Order: sequence, then C-alpha cells, then structure tokens
Amino acid sequence: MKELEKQYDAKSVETRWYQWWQQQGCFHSDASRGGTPYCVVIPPPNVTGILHIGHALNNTIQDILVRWQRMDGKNTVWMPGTDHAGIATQNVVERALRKEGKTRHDLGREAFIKKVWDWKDEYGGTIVRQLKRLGASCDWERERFTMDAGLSEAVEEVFCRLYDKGLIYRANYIVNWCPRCHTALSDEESEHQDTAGKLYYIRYPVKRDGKLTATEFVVVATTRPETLLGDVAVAVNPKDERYKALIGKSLSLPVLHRELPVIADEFVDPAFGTGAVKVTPAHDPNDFDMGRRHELTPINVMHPDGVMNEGAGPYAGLDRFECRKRIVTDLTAAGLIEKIEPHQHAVGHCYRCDTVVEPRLSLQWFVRMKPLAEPALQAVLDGRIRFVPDRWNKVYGDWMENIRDWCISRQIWWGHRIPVFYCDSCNHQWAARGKPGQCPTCQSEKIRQDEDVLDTWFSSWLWPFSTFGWPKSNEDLKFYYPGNTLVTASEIIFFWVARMVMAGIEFMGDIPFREVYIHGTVRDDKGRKMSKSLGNSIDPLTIIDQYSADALRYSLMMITATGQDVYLSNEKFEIGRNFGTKIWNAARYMQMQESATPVPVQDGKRAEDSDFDPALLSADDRHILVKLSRSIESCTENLKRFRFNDAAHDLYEFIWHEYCDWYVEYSKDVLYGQDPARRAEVLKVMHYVFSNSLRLLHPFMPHLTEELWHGMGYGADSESIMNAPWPKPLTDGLARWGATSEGAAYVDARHELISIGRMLRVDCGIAPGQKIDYIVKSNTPELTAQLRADTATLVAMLKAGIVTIDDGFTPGKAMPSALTPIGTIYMPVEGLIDIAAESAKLSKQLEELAGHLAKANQKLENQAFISKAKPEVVAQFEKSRQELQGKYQKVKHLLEMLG
RNA sequence: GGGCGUUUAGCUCAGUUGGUUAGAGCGCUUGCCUCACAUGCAAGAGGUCACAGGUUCGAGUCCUGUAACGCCCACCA
Repeated sequence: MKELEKQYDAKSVETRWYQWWQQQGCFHSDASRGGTPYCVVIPPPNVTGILHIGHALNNTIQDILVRWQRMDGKNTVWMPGTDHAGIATQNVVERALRKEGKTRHDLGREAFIKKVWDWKDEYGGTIVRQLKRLGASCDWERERFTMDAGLSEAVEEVFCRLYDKGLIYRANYIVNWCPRCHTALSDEESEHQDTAGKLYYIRYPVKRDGKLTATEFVVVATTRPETLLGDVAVAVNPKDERYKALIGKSLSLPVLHRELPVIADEFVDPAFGTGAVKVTPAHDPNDFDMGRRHELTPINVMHPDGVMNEGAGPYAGLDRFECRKRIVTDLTAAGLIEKIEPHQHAVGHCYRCDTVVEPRLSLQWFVRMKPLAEPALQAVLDGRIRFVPDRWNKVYGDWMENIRDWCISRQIWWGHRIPVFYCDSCNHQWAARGKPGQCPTCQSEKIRQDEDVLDTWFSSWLWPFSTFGWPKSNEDLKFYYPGNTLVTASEIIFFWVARMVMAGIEFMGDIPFREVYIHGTVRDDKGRKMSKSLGNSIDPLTIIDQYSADALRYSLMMITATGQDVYLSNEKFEIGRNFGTKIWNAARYMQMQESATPVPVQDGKRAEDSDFDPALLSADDRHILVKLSRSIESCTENLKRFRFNDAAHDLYEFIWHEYCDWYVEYSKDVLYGQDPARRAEVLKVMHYVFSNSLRLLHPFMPHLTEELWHGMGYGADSESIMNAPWPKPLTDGLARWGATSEGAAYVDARHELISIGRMLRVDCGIAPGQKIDYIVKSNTPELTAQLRADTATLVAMLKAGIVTIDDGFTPGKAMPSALTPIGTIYMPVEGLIDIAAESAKLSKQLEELAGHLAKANQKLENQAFISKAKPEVVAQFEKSRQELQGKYQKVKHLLEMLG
C-alpha cells in the first residue's frame, strides 16, 4: 500500500496499468484453460480508420461486458482486428498517389497493392493504438486482419464452396456503379439521399408510315435526360386508353433520331408523369427488366467514369452532368421540352465517396442469397439469436425476407481477388483455392484469374470463425464458437450482422452469436450525426487527454440509454471525471484514517473480506451493507440486460450518495472518536464496501479501479483487479450480521429526517457551524414511543406538520427523559408548517381514496364480473384493492393523529 | 410509398409488469474554502408528462387517433 497522491494523475496511471496488463497477459485467453467460454468479436474497424466517438461507445460497451464476464469467472476472449476496407483504403492510398501526380495505373496492379500494404504497415495500426488508450482489454495476441493469410484462405474456401454449390454466379446486370471509384457497389453500399431534382417532360415525335409528324408527340418524363441517348423504346401501360392506339407504332428519339417502338408493359404506372416511360435498359434497373421482357438490346452510352461514350453521339466525351445540361439546352432549342418540374426523389450515393451512383449495366459476380437467408431468418424467429432492443428483430426479418442477390465483385485492386480462373485454350471457367498452374480440363497453362476483387464484406461476414482459424478445425474454434454477444450499431445490421448469421449457419452449421446488442448512434447536441465534414465530431482522444479514458467511458455509459441515440457535447464528460475524483478522495480519506488504526494485511493483501462482529455493528453499518448488496444485485442484473446507463447510475448513486454522502460522513463520528473496537470495525466495513464497489466499477473505469485496488492493498502486487471475483449479493453475510431491509428502511427514514432538520435549520438561519441537539416532541408518550419505533411514519408526520421538531433542549442540560434525540445536529422551531392547510390536503386525499376504494369494492362484489372474468384478472383486482386499502389506512392514520 | 423511434424541469435525458409526493445530471438561486474532495458540501426554485379521445376505482405508463422532429428501408421513370 502506498500513499495516494492528492491529485489523481489519470494520464500516467492509465498508460502504466495498460502496459502492465499487457505484460501480465491479463487479456489473453487460452482454450486449453477450459471453463465456460465467453467470446466477443470486435466489429473490425477499417484499417484506415481513426477512433471516433462511435468507436469509443461501441468498444466501451464491449470492454464492459468482457471485463465483467472475465471477473465472473468465464474464460473470456475478445477477438480484435481490423478490416482491409477495400474501397476506403484504396481511396486513401490513391489520394496520396495523386499528390505525387500519379494514378494507380501508373504503378500497375502489383506495385500498387504493395504500396497499399506499405501504407497499412506504416499507418494502419492507428486505431488499434487508440483502442488501447481507451482501455480495451482485447486479446491482442490474436489480432487479425481480414487480408491475413489465414483469413484469405477462409475467403477462398467460402467462395469455392458457394461456387461449387451453384450459389455464386456471374451475370450482366444493372448494378450500382460509382463513377468515381470505378466499381460496382452492393445495394447496401448505395445510400439514398433525398434530393431536390427536376422532372423533365420531353417530346418524342411520332412517326407515321415511316415519316415524322412534326405535330404529334409522346411526352415522357425523366429525371435523367442524358440517358435518353440510350433509349431503345417508349413504354406505356396496355390499359392506358390515351396510348392504346400508339402501341406498336414508332417514335423518333430526339437528337439521335433513332427509331423507337412504343411497347406495352404492365410495369408502367399511368398515374405517374405522363404515363409514358422512356426505356433505357443499360442505365436503369426497371428498364433493364423491361428490355429483357421485350427482347430489346441495351445501348450503353456511358464510360465507367461517368463520361458519355461514343454511343452518345455528339455528346461523347462530356461528363454525365455536363451532358445533361447540354441536352436540355439543345432540346429546349428544338422545342422538345414541354416543361420542367421540380421533383423530390431519392438518389443513390456511394457510401465511400458520396458520388452520385449511376445504375450501370455490367458483368458482375453475385451470391444467390435466398437459400442462405432462410435458415438465418429462422434463427432469429425461433429466438436462437436475439436482438436487443428487440425491435431490431423485425428490421432484420424484413431484410431477410426481401433479400436480393449480393453483388460481390468490385473493379478495384485492393482486396481478395476473385478466385475464378479462365482457360484461354478451352474456355473452361472454375473456382480454385490457391494458385492453380493449369486448366483442370485441358491441362493448358494459358489460364488467367478474374480481374475483380471481392466486396470487403465478403471477408468480414466470416469474421466470427475465420479469426479462430477456420477452415482448419482446431481447439479454439471448438471452444469459442459460437460466440456470445455481438455489439454494434444499427448501420451495419445488413452489411455485416445479417451476413455473419448466414455465413455462420452455412459454413459452421451454427449461429455465430446468441445476442446482438444494437447501441445508438452518436450525435452532436443538435441531433446531427457526428461527421468530419460537418466539423461537429468530438474526438475521443481529445477527451481522453482532457479528462481521462475512464471519464470518457463512464460519461458515455451514464448518458447512453439502451439502444437510444446519444447526444453529446464536451461538457458531458465532466460527469465521469468528477465521479473519478470523488472516488479518489474517498480512498484518500480511508487511507488517512488507516494510519491511525491499520487494518491487518495478510499475504500481501488487505483482509477486507473478513467477517464482522454483529455486536460491534451499528444500524448505519448494517444499512450500508444492505445497500451494497442491493447495488451488487442491480448492477449485475443491469449488465445482463444491457442496461449500461442504469448500472452506471446505480453505482453513481450508491458510491457517491450512499457511501460518500452518508456513510463516510457518519464514520467520522467513530473514526475521530475514542472507541478502538468501533474504529476498527467501521474501517473494516469501509474497506469491505469500497473494495466491492471498486470491483463493480472496474468494467466501467478500469484504470482508476486498478490503481486504487493496489493503492488500498486489496490485492497482492501481482494480482489485477481484472481477475478479482465479481461480487455476489451478500445474502448470507447480511443474515449473519443482522442486517435487514427493515433496519435499512429505518436508517433511510432517519436520513430523510435529518434532511428535514437541515431544511428547517436553513429556513431559521442557524449558522452552519452551530451544533445543536434536537428532539421530537409529541403530545402523548404513546405517540412518542410509536414514532420511535416507526421512523417512516415520523417522517411523514413531520412533513405533514403533525409533529414538530422543537429546541426544547438547552445545551448543557439533561435531555427530558421521555424523549430521545433522533439526530444530533440540528435545531428548528414550531410554526413553519401550516397545519390547517396540510390537514385539508390530507382530508381531500382521503376522500378521493375512499371513492376509489368504494368503486374497487363494488367491482369485486359484482358476481357477474367475478364469474365471467379470468381468475388472474380477479386476483389482480384483489391485489389492487389491498394496495388501495393500505394507502387509505395510512392517510386516515395521519389524519387521526392530527386530531 | 412502407417501417421504426422520439416528444417528461431552462438544457440533455431516466422512468422495467398501471398504484404513496414523477427522478437524475447540467444550468440557475442561497449559504458554506467544515480537518477526503470547491472536479466539493448543504439547502432551494423549476414539470397540465406533445395534443385529443378511450379503457380502469386509478394512466407519464395500456389502446385509438392527431401533430412535430428524427432514423431506416424502397427500382414510380
């Protein structure tokens, strides 16, 4: 035990203990140790990422769960790692290249990939280092990266299995295309944003007998006029009387003068726009389907970078948006624009670079999702996997039920290359693990691998088992899989959570985790999402520097209600800092008292768990022990239910307001007093309560609690609080020490009584320093006796003004024998409370209660009701009546006292 | 267009199965540098629980509807 500094130095304490934990191997879990496993896998942050406040929230929650379970005796592993984040990482490196005036094509594929690896090695660890500053107790020896050899092997294995099963196919289809990243995106990667666009009404001249009629038009409405260059038809609803006559006739495509047939298709909604739709199969998913139905050949008019191609005729070489402007100008000049209306619609944006996504026809790889989704849906429906809060079950279910095939190919370089090979000799196509040297069919060596790489989520959906060494069977996998809890934000339920469930069931034959806790999104104090571009993000590292990691963690937990979004501003982190300071000072107080009466130390640690002598315990001692036991119960229960804010609030209330405000204050009478036996006993109680509190608090504030654990000598030097047992409710102890809830209620009531005394004291202007005994005076000795036995009633009566506190005691004189002081500090006077008003209030209350009671009785005497209603309903009513009756009696009692 | 969430004190939010007087933190007012802590202590003010109906002896809590704000999903051009 060493003397605690006056000021808690969070910075040095936090780095010191974190290093020590790592040196001691405290975070490492080993399957061979056996026991009950508890396994959490981190949502792998992007390797390019830096810690933002959302990570801080997400990882604090995981760390709390993991530290709690570890203390509770589980063989606990928290699997850490990072994601190679295909597009995101490639973008970062490309941006760096651009500063040197180069593109990735200047380097070539191989050199570029090497460059990315170099970048990863140099800068990639940032977020990992930052997680360490947060205090995350990840098993760093197991750290994985989605492009590790092992995980890449898992990716190939999975691809081949799905390929051979026929669940992976390659097809020409309209996909979400990012013209800036030059790649296809999955549906999930295209983010819809409401955009104020325009709806252009364009006249398509009708041809009759092969000749243009200059006066007759079909008007179509479109939001993307530039795509008309790729039109191959105009569609109308077959039931639409306006256009019936035109079906089968032709129109002339403005500008390019291509002949377009008018086709009939049920898809067209006659109520929208003009009821006539231009059909552009290469640039719109609906049009693509229509094109197929009517066997129309798509015409692609755009390059991959969003620049118009030769198909666009005179507009070739223009950027798509420039082309839009020009075409509108030209159409206007030609009198072919009927009108332009403002139009609100959702436009897809690339989730990585925010560029407007272009629906584009291209050859891509897809995973057939239906067969995978069905068992994954079932797992949630039958409760094997549970979302918390449970409303996410439905969100997950809806997505699974309406699942669409997953576009997994990306036209970038950074990522897992698609393990499909083509033989140039015999045109054979196959999927293979590793690097095949020749074609399995014709043995030709003229083979080449598919150029595309896989969606980054194609490796992260395997995370719960690939990180444990799958596809190789091993002890880790057997022991830790399936994991227990997944902690994440709602944004990646579809990207990641849902797909992990599918992969787990498909490849491991079992769900990957049992519970999914979805926490809220962190927003600023105006409710906006935190983002770099808005400049409103709070940097957790700044907070750690300014307040400490523990303060950050605790504050986050205090203000994060289960699954609700979190609104943050800098000042909120004072909660955690102040709480830490409070605890620090409570410890210092105990240490100062210790120097006078040391508590025995055995085996290098304090025997803070030794038993108490009931004969030496006062009501206050028992009270704090009862409260401690309740805190242990509620804290554990709240953690089980993912109610981190309740757990944090309860601990705050207990440690600050019960322990510090009342018990520590009370202890001063004893510790500054002269009774050595009581002194020792009270110190023992304090250490007992404090060491339990530190353990309960440890998952929330790991560094501070470790520092105090050692500072107070609760563990031997080599023992971490991380491995101290999680406190259990004190049921047996309380019984042995004679600590009951009645006794605790008595002390609670007395605390309230003392508060009333303080209130009166302030009202009377008694100086703070002036100590005066007070007595409770009532008109009869019987009542006095009763009040002494029932402090709760006394408090009620005091408040109602039925009894008064009197200063009938003169310092230096003996106390009147019939009356015993209940507190020892404060003095006050009669006449502060308006007895008449209080009594009127009580009367009114009683009257209302009588009414309620009468009606409740009436209900219960109604035979028709009794015979018809279910027994449990009747029981409920009976219970209600009894509650009412109790309340009625209480108020009546008070009124009678008042006389 | 569909789904979901939120609406409680000046601010940010708790309030578990309906039941004593609706809570906390911050902010504000008053008094205290009292020998653990001014990052603190004691006390106080401040609420028609968004609105309208309904169920109930009793509703912040359950039901129906309305409004405002927010989020997610969505191939009506």
